Amino acid sequence: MELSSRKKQILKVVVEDYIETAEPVGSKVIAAQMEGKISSATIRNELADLVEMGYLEQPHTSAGRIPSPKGYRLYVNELMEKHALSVAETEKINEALHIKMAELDDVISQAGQMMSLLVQYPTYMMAGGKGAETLQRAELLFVDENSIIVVLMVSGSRVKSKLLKSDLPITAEQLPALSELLNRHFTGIGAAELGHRLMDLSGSVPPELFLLLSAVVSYATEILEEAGKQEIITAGTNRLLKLPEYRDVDKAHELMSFLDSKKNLPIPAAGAPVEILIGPENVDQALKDSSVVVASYDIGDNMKGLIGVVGPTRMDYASVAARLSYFAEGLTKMFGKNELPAKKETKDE
Amino acid sequence: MELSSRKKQILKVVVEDYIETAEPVGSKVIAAQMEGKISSATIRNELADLVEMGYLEQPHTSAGRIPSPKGYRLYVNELMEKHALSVAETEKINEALHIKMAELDDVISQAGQMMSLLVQYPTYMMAGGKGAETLQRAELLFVDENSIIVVLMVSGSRVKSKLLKSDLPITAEQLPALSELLNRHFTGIGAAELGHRLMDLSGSVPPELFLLLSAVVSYATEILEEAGKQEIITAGTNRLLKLPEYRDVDKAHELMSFLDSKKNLPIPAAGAPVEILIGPENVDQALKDSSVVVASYDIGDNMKGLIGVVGPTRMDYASVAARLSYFAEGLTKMFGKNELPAKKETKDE
DNA sequence: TTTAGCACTCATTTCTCTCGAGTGCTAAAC
DNA sequence: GTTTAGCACTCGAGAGAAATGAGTGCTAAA
Repeated sequence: MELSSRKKQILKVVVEDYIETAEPVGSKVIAAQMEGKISSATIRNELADLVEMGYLEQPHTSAGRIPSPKGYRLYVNELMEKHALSVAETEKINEALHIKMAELDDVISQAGQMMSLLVQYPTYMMAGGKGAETLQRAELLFVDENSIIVVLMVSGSRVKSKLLKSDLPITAEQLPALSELLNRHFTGIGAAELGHRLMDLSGSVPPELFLLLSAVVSYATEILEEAGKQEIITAGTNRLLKLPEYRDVDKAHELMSFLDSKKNLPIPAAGAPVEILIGPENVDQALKDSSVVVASYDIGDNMKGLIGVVGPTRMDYASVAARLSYFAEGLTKMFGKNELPAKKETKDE
Repeated sequence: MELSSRKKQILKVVVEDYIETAEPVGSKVIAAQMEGKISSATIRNELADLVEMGYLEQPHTSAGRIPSPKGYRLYVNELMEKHALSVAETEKINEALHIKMAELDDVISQAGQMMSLLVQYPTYMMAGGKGAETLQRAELLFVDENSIIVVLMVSGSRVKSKLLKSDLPITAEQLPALSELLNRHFTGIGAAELGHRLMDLSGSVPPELFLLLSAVVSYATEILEEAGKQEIITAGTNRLLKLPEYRDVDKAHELMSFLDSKKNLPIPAAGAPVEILIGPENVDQALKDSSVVVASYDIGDNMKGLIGVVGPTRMDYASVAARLSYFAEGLTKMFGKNELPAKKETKDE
């Protein structure tokens, strides 16, 4: 059964008022905010209907009404006006996105902090491939007889490197052979496969090389496993404490621990640009009284990242969703064209 | 003026009891815990003295006593028994330290989390050079005509790498020259100097190379600046909320924001293995009611790291300090001999 | 110097009371 | 049939007031 347009309007006022004040909304306040003059008594009748239909709730008999998850859902789906970002805000976001990218992880963490600052709620960010990271290429650089630099390029255009030290002396001459070995036998495969390949080669490689080789492969395995593992970064968790619904320390602690545990955080449904999960729509117990707005973005061609905002159910869905989708869009663009800055013009005078 | 040994014993009981319970300690409780039977009345006389001398405080007339910062200080300096770690605990720490080290930052962050788990207080970790990081060596690897991998080795044996993409085509032939240029003119100097060197070369390098060169140098500058910046990682800040002294949400929020801001966190005095800062001994306002135990460790030859624990003034100094110093020691050892694992024996059957 | 005894203090807990925002219902007005 | 005004009613929040009890300070005796 469809709601009358007046009921919808009332629902909208209730949601928006409650978002702002975190206090139950009374009939009088609603009457004042409705266009067209309707008395508070009429509103009360409508409110009673809305409660009956499950869109609103009453904390106790003589309190105002607050939206139920069902009410929020309707609001999000139909009533919410696309929140347009002001020029100033847009610029702020753009600025944040142009932060010099040092490394992927850092950028992502930066972005999370920025977002948290912007919406005043905690955020979480996840970056990672689809679990099928493979080794693309390996290079070895000679440093001195006890150390070499290993450079690995993994799928998704990420590069990792490390200084390996060895007890056994290494000669510069060994490296080309080793490097060739690596690129011939170990590229294009995932972490699980690396170990097997190493075994296969154990007979056919000179022992002094094999030692080095296995060290390098072990490092590669580590890198791939880590890249495959979806790492989650959180930012601004302490903002929760500023919100009235988390003045209850135990509640705040439960949620913060959950965020810190970095497990089971909601991920957006495939395809949807921004997803909104309200209260009980969340799977995890710790989130049952909170809401999550989450968006995904693309990193390169075959990786996806994800950024989410966690807050009370009364969070300002319109504005958070707008910011988030704009932000995610920006991140996608940013990771898409990651090119050499050609800003400095070369002049020969 | 020296305290009588009985006064000291009383002080010790008060401190330890208060650490455990977070409640003011009454004369009766003390009497029960003192060896040799002394009546609570006698204790009260002694307590009055201790208050007068500034070692204890009374929240209000008819409450028990709690230690003042001065009292804690005496406890830490003289009364505290070196807390011996149990075998189980030692093993736990050892285990944590053997976590596979993926990258410096990760290890450090891991260590912080582990420590936080161990002492049940928030921790912060800092790693970084002495601000005088220099570029040691640069290598370039050809990927395809639009991208190259830049590998930089900075002082302290750290390696960083990145994939650079370019609009202009790059040929494999250009790289050796570029690499030679980099290693000849840009090694051994710090971030600030890099820009100047680039300027000096602007005339003498072919323009198409110069474009690439400046991109690489700009990346190098970034890396060095970041390495120089002392980055601070925190862990377990939410544990604060479990402690009675931070049930007051505003207090908790102040401290947590301070930790999140990652500024002005105490650093240990040079030389001392572990430093304990009690309440007002801390410089920053947000820490005036809390205490910090901080230790430093060595990373390689010319870098120092730092790990600190933040908690209420009644924190269990003995145990925290013991764990921390053991941990820091372990970290130093661990970073010291970072060698190739020679575990796998090579057999040719 | 130590101890027992007792009056006193004061934070905490419990309860009672009041206040008022907001409701539900009824009956009249539109 | 819908809207409105009016009024009794509910119930949480907040303010005191009173009871509680842990712990003290002081005095006088051991």
